[in-house]
Amino acid sequence: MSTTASHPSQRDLQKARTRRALLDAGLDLLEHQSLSSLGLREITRVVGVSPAAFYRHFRDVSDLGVTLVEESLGSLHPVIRAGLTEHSQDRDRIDHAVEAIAAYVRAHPGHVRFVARERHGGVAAVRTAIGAQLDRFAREVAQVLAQDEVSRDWSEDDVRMLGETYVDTMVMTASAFLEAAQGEGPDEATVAHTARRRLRLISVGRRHWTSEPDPGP
Amino acid sequence: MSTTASHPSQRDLQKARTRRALLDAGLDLLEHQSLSSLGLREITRVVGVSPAAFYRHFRDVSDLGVTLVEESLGSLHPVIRAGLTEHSQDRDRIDHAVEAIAAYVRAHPGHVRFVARERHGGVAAVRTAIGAQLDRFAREVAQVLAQDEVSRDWSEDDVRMLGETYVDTMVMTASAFLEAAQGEGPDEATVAHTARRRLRLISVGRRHWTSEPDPGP
DNA sequence: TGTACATCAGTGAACGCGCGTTCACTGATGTAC
DNA sequence: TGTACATCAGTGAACGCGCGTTCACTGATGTAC
Repeated sequence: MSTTASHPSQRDLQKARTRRALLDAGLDLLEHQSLSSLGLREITRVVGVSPAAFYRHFRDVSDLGVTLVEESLGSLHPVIRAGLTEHSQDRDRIDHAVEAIAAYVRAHPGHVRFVARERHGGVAAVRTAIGAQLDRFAREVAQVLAQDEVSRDWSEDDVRMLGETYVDTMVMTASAFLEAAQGEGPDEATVAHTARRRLRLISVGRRHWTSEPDPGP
Repeated sequence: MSTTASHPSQRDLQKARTRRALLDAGLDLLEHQSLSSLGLREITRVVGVSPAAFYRHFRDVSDLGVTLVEESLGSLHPVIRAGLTEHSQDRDRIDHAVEAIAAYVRAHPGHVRFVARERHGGVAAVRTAIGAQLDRFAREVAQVLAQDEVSRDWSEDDVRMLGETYVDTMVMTASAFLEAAQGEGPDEATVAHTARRRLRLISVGRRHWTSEPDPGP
């Protein structure tokens, strides 16, 4: 039996366990450094396997990085869609979104740090993977928002811009929550307060939007 | 004669030239990697001096990084203040700001990439230095905006939030211009168009702002 | 202007160290009959 | 159920290499008289 089958053998289970350990160790080690300086031997040392074992699971460290991107952001799509469609009032949506972000950061601080750090980081493959995921988020958010009454006669371009603005705000909010958690900036309550007001600013802008004044790209 | 005096000697000039070369080489090498993986020997190799010479100028690579932060952002304060006070119409301000950002990215792409990359990067001293500079920007912007009629009865907190929102938007815009310049995302005209609409969204929100609905931090 | 001495940016060799990658291997697990 | 063979995750040793840091040094530049 091979490659993550439906009835995994002992061997498959053990392999998956080691792979998991490599990913976890990598994420832990990334707390204080960037992916482009993370060493393969550092990772295997933490896990307790030989350096050569690494190659049974990943081609190199950047390959492990791309896997971490999928893991960090891949599972978030349904959460976001659900969160947005569940409420229709701006106020409820904002409160829910900010609380959902705070909860996600509490549950997966390593993943959040990883994404914030490597979004503009030095490893091209990882940067690209993160960019692609965030683009998907932006389009999904835009699609939901386009159905609201408020944006009945918005141009496609403007809706896309709005989706990107929300996604960027969410990423920055997540990053601010993370800093709060490690005592680096304002505390969690302040971050939440600021995030709510930021989102409200955007939704007020949205309600009073008129599409004329810019002469196009 | 010592330390950057008013009548620099030959020696002072030569030392300054080498220092400059180290900074430039560092910035160049950071195009494809993060500061936490940038090697001292890489830098001296590019400049053409011995590795030991590095220590005549910086304690270590992270020290050079902190210098690059000051260099990248330190000189920007007067530019921002001037840009904001020069125009009073939202439309003019936005057009001017977006053009100023585009020009800055064209003139100093390396510095922009450095700041975007290391803002959440793996070197704490550099992250902190960037955070401090961006905070200063946010406060300066807030101070100017507080004087507008529109924000006559805004709370101090809300004005601060607004300043931060503008600064974050500017940084993201700069980063998007950079990606455009290296053919990685939408082209420059599209980035400019989106940035203007984003800024307009915020200023529309601002004009229609009312300060009740959030129960505080 | 000339001379004797001080300064100090940059040298070059040496150090111990950990890196990524390769390779033939081992031995537990899985498969076929 | 028992046996013979295949698979393959993980080993451990070896490789060549570049790293950061130290040190006593050199020789051009600067200073004092």
